[in-house]
Amino acid sequence: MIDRMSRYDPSAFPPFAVTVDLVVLTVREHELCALLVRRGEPPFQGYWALPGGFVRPDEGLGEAASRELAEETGLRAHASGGPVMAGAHLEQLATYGHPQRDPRMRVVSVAHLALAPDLPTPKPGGDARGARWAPVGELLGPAEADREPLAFDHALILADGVERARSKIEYSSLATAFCPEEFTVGELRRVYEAVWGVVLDPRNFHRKVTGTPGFLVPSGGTTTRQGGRPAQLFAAGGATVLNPPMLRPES
Amino acid sequence: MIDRMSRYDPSAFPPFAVTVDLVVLTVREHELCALLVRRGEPPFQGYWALPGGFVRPDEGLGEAASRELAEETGLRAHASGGPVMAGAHLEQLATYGHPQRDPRMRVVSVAHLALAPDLPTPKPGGDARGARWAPVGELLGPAEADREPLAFDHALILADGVERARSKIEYSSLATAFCPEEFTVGELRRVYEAVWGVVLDPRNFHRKVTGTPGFLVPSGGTTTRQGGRPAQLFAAGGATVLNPPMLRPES
DNA sequence: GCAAAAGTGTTGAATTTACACCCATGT
DNA sequence: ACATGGGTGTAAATTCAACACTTTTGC
Repeated sequence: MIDRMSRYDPSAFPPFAVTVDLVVLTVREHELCALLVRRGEPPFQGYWALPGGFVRPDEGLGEAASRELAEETGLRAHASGGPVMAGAHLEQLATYGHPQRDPRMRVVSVAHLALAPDLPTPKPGGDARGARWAPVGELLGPAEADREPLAFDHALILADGVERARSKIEYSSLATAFCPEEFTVGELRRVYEAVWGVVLDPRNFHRKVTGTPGFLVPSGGTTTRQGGRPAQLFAAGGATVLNPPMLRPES
Repeated sequence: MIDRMSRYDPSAFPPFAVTVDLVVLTVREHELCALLVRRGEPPFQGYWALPGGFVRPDEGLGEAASRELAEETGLRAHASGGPVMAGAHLEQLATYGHPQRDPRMRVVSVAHLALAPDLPTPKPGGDARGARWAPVGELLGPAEADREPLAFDHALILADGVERARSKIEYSSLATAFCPEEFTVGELRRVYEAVWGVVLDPRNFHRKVTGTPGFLVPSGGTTTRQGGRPAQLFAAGGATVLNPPMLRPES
């Protein structure tokens, strides 16, 4: 039992290292993908890992995550709540602090979830480290013994991030964070289909998203980049919460 | 920019203190209430604060939260996912790490949310420190200038916890965590009414919860403790996710 | 013309809502 | 008897799901 004086006396307790790890998701070629970096040093040397790093003494947790995201992808993060435009959505995911999660010392990692539009560069990141977009189906789908292991507890963090993204696009406008600044209803539908791994009815989807006030705002132009009849271009509207929500089929 | 060698070298970065803080919610006399403890030493001496304490070197974050909860309330916590019976639901809420949130040093707090049934003791806790159940309406409702301030950033953490509870009972069976082991449909309805601050139609509510498979299981007995016709007693069923969700009125 | 994707209309089913009504107890 | 809360029935309104059908482009 801790006595009363020591309850809030920081010097009385051993220090922890605090890091941020990032689950950066995007949709590429109809697949939900996560950003991985290759570890160059032990432990887990040569393993793929989530991008991340130490929180600096003078920065907040969100700031650290935003900085790491910019270092890895060049994206500027938008705090949750505001309209999601070019750049990425960034929110705190959960914190992982199992005593043995890092073999060297006690490390508590505050994981963040970032949703990014499809980036043109196949190998993102400003430095020369190995980095890749890996389809989450390959990382999480097969039995644990059959898939390439990730460093630390990053497979667990990734699974939590993917689950959060899958459920959050149901009742929020977050799916637009996967799209470029201007996009068509069909492109948005393909985002839902990739994240959920389902096929949606294009007609009902169109009615649903255009009929939800504040979800999409027409930006005036049209495009035929998907083929077929020209499609109206939209930008993300100010709405953040969808009521009624999008319905995920075959629940 | 951090060079590659230092990215995962814990000794290269200054230490943080890591704590857990608890948002413990219950429903008392038709009101949603939070557990507060009075601080006995600076900083914020004499202020009310959320219960919490340091994470020990050899325990996980959830373990630390569970231990603190037991110390403060005597409740045994049930990990999320499993059936919620006697005892409390406990889940991680979010992590707060603003550089100046504690004036003494860098403290990162992993906040947890606990939902507890109404406890018989008005002053919970095993030790003699001041503790009280405070209606959240009094803590968060009035303008910030008019309400009693909480220590540190605990008003923010509390608000986040309350918001999480309010939204989570929509699509999960978590409201049963506020109820004793056996309860009536009317008692469960009063939980929803207190947490959301609304009035629900008793007839439709009854049909909804009894019609959702796995939400409630009849435990055989009846009670007249609420007056009127004897009501059937139920226990929480195994279901954790509600489909379709409970609908919060006047959204 | 034909394929492909965008978008509109329509219809039956399922769900929600509002409220009338009955039930079983305590006083 | 009557108040109180428990519980069922029902009908209108709304929402959802499935799919026929038209529109507008590229080739």
